[in-house]
Amino acid sequence: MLDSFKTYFQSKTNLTDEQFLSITDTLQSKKVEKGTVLLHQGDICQHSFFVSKGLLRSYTIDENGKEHIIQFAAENWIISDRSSSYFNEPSELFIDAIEDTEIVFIDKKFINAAAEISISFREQDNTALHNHIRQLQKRVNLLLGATAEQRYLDFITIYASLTLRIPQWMIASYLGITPETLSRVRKELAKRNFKPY
Amino acid sequence: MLDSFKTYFQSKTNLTDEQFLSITDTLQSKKVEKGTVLLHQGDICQHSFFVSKGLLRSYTIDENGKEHIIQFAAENWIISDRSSSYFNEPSELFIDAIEDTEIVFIDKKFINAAAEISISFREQDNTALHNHIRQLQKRVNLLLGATAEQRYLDFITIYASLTLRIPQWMIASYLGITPETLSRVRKELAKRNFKPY
DNA sequence: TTCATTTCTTATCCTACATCAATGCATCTG
DNA sequence: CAGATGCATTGATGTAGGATAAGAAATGAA
Repeated sequence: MLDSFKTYFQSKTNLTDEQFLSITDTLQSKKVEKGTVLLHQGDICQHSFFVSKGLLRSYTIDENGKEHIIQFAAENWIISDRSSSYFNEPSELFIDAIEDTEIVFIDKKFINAAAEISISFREQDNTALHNHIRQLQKRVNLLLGATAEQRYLDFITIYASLTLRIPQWMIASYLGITPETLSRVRKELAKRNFKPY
Repeated sequence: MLDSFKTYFQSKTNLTDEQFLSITDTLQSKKVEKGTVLLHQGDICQHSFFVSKGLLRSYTIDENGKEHIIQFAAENWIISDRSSSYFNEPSELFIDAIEDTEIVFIDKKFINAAAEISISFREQDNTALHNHIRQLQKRVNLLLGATAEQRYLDFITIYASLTLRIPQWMIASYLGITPETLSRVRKELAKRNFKPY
């Protein structure tokens, strides 16, 4: 599973094998069971998690005990709480495993070392930040204006490959609606003969 | 008004006067009237706008012709569409002036030049990106879970100094509610003897 | 000033979505 | 395999906030 991270990483940053090897000493990989919590609200986020196999999610829990899913991360995605990590402050987020998953733990030492030896890593990281902003802004925009149905349709086109793996109540949580409403939306779409797959 | 940008910029990046001077050739400042549109949806965003005096906003217009305000920027703030600018793609956003305002137009040449000569600029820019992400994520979270009233209360504490300058219907648009609802929320708060100022 | 335009409020009715509750299925687990 | 647990669906009912309309108040222009 470290291999798949290496492949991923080199595809993004053009580091040589030697360069990559020279900074991997703090990288750890681990298999975790479905349900394992990797980051708790209140903790300071010390790692980014690269998913080599499986599925993770990040979410908040509000004063009423309700979960709000912020993000999903399947194979070849990295998930973390960048704010907490960068500003060294307690995280708002939980991160846990939706499926049994194989993870590479990326710590700050690795990030810093990579940034030091590679321009392309820095560029890549910058691009990732911009992508993240773009994605969040689009989501804000949808939450401001779109109906439950529109948001769901947007979700299944963007995350087509994940829609079957993620339980519906989590999709509902991501969309900001209840599972019951999502069920009704889907029923309505089916009635209108909509075929997602 | 270039001066106020210089002050702002040096407070964030520790460039010397000479360094700053050496890259200012493409900077332009301009006064624009209330209502002036600085960026149109569909355009590629070529500048960031530094506000030395006045107030700008960015917003989208959806299929039904409804505005959704994404951001406000008053004195000593920079506003732009980073995604459009960075990825060189058509912007989703409009940016226009809520008040008569004095603006410094910052183009990519300036940014690139600054990044080239100053580590602290790069760091500062990176911090700004992380702040942006943190702010957007918080907003997503509020939109997913909080009531109109909670969102309004959050707004007036965070943007206390702006609440009196921004028309209520724009605040409503930022919060994702109608002006009528905001009016009712305010009435309710007043009844419960809530004192914002 | 005065007239016009924009913004804010209020009132009535309406709808999208939430809440609550019950049932049917899967799937785990001992 | 029987029971427990979790998830999706469905139905009945409630509600926050939207739509519409109209008047009041503020702002602005002439």
